[in-house]
Amino acid sequence: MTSTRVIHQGPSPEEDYGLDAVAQHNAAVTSTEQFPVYQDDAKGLGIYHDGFTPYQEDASYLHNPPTPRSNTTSDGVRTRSGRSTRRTDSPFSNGARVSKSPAARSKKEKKSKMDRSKMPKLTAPLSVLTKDLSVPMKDMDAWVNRSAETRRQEVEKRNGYVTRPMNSFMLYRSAYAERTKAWCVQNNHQVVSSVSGESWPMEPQEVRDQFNEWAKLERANHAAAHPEYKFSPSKSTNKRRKGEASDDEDDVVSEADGDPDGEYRAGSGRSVRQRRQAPQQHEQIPLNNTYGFDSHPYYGQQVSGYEQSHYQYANPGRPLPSNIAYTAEGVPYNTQTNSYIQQQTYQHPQYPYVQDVRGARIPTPKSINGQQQQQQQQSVGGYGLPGGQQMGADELFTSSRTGTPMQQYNQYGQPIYPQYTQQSYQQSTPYQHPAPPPPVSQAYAEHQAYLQAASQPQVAIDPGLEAEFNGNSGQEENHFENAIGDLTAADLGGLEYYQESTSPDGALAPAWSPTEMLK
DNA sequence: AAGAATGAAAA
DNA sequence: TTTTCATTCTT
Repeated sequence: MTSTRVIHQGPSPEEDYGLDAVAQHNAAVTSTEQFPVYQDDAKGLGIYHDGFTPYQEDASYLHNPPTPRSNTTSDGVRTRSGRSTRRTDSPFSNGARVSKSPAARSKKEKKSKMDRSKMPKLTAPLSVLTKDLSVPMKDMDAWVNRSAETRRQEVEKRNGYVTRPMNSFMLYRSAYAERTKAWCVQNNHQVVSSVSGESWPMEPQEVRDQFNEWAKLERANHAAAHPEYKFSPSKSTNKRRKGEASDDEDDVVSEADGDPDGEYRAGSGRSVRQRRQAPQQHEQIPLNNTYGFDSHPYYGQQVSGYEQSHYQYANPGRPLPSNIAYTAEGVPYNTQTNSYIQQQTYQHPQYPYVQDVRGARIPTPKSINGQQQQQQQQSVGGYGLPGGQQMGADELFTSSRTGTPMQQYNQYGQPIYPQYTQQSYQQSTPYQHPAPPPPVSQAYAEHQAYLQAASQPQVAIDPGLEAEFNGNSGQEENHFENAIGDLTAADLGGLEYYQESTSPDGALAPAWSPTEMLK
């Protein structure tokens, strides 16, 4: 059970990466095969599949021309855009996402008109790729805990229309939107969507669980704020959007079109849908997130104020490798001082958008470079541990899912909590020199190629960035090398050398103070 | 105004 | 099973 290789035997490659133009693009640009995909202990360094990994198919699809027609098979899940997604079921996932609607593709092959050559091929989820960007992440705790009052204000702003609560993915996308834009050089939000969509299934189950919890919170708080709300989509393909709630004459449809349920949404496509609810003033405090791990350690221990580590995202629930641990009750304490970190009751700040960076663009590459360049590789959590295959926690896997449990444990069941405790992080060898550096040049070249390709058609990039672009000292180099840095760190053999709280960037991205961002 | 994404909920 | 709609903002 030492080497967890492939297992994957289900979906033939053709259905995996159906019409992935990115693949072809990348194939044309450079051989992706040599790309240091960190997976499956490829280097014999004890790095096993950790949940981020792009998957075996990633390497194989190049050789196998797509046959877009074919449908999903045993375990192939493909997105609406035709991309394939991995099965992210971790045995730990309470998600209980039993069977994803099997007959996905039926009629309309939704052909995406997007030119995906402008899209980077993700080799890791955004939580990894962007972890070192100084672009702040949206404070989702604060967001989903917006007070009912705030929510009603939003409704008023929308002219009385109550929008749906965001689902987990929407939350995810919004959480990473700015970072995604920084990472990709594109500023197009469609790219953000695409990239997010590609990243989402790559995210470790813990991360997605986190966003699911947030989505649940969002729904609950939404319901609390708008008790009478009920989702009632319009039947007609009436694209009416945004602000307007009622009073639209030009509205089509309704009973005139022989609409069966005329009264369902009488007059306007969406006006009647939501009756305005009485402004009940019994302001209910939003549900506090008492979900196990979703509270953010950095509320308790402030790091730089807003820059949250990837680890906390990718590994919610696990003790921080550095010096933060949690009691059974979830109370964070410092393992080095043996003192409790200030209890994080985190009553939502008065204002929701703690880190909502709206107009923010990419921070000056200079500052990014200056700071991040120095940083040692702070390994990202989640990599498998050396010899970490003996998951003796079979009891934990009782959540029988149809399928082949054993294999899945091996390949995806990496986050073994027992193993992630103490032993691995703290007391493992402080710092051994990394093994020979990964083939950065190739990776770098590939990404450079991507960047070039991206900039070919039109340079819709911040002017200030373009200089860096040509001068190669931009952040694109940076974030990419950071991605490689993950690898390097992983190459240490599972050494989780994390300096979260000791990050030297006390003045990290000074221009990015949340307050300023809100302007 | 279209569109890029996933998921919840309704038809 | 299929459709709508949450978000966002460039094109």
